[in-house]
Amino acid sequence: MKERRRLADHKSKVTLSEVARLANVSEITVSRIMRNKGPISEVTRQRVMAVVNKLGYVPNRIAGSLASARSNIIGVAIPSLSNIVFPEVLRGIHAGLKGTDFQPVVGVTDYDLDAEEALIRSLMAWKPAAMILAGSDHTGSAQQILVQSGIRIAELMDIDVEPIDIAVGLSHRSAGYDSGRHLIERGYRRFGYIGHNWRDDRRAKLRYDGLCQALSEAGLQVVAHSMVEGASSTLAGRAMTANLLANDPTVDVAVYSNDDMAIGGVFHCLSAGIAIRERLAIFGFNGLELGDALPMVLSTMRSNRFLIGKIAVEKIMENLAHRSGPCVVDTGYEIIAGETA
Amino acid sequence: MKERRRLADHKSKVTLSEVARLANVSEITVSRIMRNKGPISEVTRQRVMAVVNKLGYVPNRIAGSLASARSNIIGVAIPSLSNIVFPEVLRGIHAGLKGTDFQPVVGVTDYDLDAEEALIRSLMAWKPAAMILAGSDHTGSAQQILVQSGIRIAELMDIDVEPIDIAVGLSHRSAGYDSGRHLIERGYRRFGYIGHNWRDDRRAKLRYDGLCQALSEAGLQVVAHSMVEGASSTLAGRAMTANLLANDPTVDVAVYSNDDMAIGGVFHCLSAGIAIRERLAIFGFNGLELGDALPMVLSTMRSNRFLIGKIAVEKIMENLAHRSGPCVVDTGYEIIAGETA
DNA sequence: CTGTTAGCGCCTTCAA
DNA sequence: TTGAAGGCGCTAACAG
Repeated sequence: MKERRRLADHKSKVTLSEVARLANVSEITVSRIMRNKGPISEVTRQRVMAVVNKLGYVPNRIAGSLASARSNIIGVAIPSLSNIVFPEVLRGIHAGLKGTDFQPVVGVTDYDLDAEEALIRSLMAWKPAAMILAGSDHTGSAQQILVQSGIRIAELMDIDVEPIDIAVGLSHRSAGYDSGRHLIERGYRRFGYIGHNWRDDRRAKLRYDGLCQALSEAGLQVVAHSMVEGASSTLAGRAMTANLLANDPTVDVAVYSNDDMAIGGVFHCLSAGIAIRERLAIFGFNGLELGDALPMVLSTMRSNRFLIGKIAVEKIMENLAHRSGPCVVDTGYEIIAGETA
Repeated sequence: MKERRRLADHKSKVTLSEVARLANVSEITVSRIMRNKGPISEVTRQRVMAVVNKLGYVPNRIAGSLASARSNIIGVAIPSLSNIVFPEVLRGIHAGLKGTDFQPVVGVTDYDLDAEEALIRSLMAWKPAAMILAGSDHTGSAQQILVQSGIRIAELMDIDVEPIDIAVGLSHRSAGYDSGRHLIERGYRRFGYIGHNWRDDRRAKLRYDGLCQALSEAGLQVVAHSMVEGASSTLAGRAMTANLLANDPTVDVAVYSNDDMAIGGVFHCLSAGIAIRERLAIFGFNGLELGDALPMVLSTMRSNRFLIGKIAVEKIMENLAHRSGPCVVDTGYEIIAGETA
């Protein structure tokens, strides 16, 4: 049987004990050297490393994790890779993890809570050192698994609800509110709203609610809406802008669910010869780099996506072992005055 | 000691043997049920599943992988998350993996081959079932590790060189060549080139080479260049377009290293009042959705990033166990005539 | 500074 | 259809 085994994996597997044997030391010594842990004499280290290099030994983390009951995996569950904000959050996560030897394992939920639950189960099976999730909406079971796991949990983007452990993000409600205040101050009165699917993008809805509250406090309201069914996109923003103006030509400012949509609005105006700001002001959300490169700098609100990912990791690393009671980090937002509103 | 141990992990760990004990079966029976493998009577299954659910048992994949000497991990190494093409490739990978229980573990190399080597080592330590890499440039050691691992290796984006195992992508050289042919046919003669860092983005260089060859065959050449130091961006494209026209006002068409840059060119022309196509034609590469939403549809070349990721996974899954000799999949490209050239 | 002893939680193989 | 025995490759907890 042994023979059969050996035949199957033609690559002679080099293991710790193999290295130990050839270096005339015990396994644990090699183990310590590979992990830079414990006191090791320089001579032994060099002798062992020589063997390691000769054999091309790569420690098996699976075995290591099993033995030490901890893995260097960070589970990450995001709703989508299509929406540019999530790759940016991922960038932040990778940036925060740089230099550590933690590996993010990323899964995508497609904005589906049941899919998220399945993903969380699947990630948990790797006994991750921590989990990073987008949003704070989870199924009951998912919530329970997360709470009971005892590991650090960071819920990103949103700080409008109490987190399981760590929340990093901004208050979308108050971002929406402040957008409204800003635009009212600039003299706009006839508000249009151009949005996309609220069921998936709950944060867009929160911003809308905040906007409405600001308007309402000023005795105003959103007088026209144009919503697309699916995800946000520049093309959708373009079409919906045409739609909005057709439905209500009196609108003097359009607030968009995000920059993708708003940039579509800019493009519509540019190609239809509509004077941006004079005839229709445009206001987005996110502060994408692209907005800055447009013929007219987009008026929008900066949400710090990269920072959100990075800080989440930093918070987790502050104390990987224990939760320290709910902790909320507000990464804030910032109005970019721009030239379109 | 046992006592201390138990105190440390306050969460009573539910393991296979725990479930087995409570269900009055052996561990292996539970194991078989969890993996849907081997013949199990329906009665036993239900009894066991009841316990599994009551305890919230989640199999430990680390232990499972160690015992079975295989993991369901797919290692992925990409150069960057900033360049939109890689998240799109990732989307394809996730799409291809959907429904399987493989988990991608993604690392970022920042276009650094040594960083890639380190990443490959680190991913290999998880004994992945396969590896997906961007590009076919690797350090010698990395190349060796990959070859010797014996697992399926997919090298994406580029099919201009012989792969280790599987290559999925397009010939950037011939894409560049065909761009040149296309633009010559449309009557352009004074070519400008606007690009970014070739050291990092070797594929952009290949396209440039192809372009030059097409021009050369027609007795033409690139008469002016504007290159930025860093990564591609719309802002850089904008600046470089102004630069190019200042340096050589006779240029009648600008070929860009990619769509990000080209869109910057469109924006420059729009805000400087330069007639696109009449005065300066603009041609990009990638076929980003955004190009389609511009006031004038961007003339460019579609590279099928999503497809590249998806097909790579499909190829890998065709036969996870064995390499079948170098295999190249050409996902092709397609000229989008557009309105800017 | 180095080694010994015992597992980690699961799966493979063989036997019933 | 089920089970028993043994081990995957590594590391924790001690002891020298």
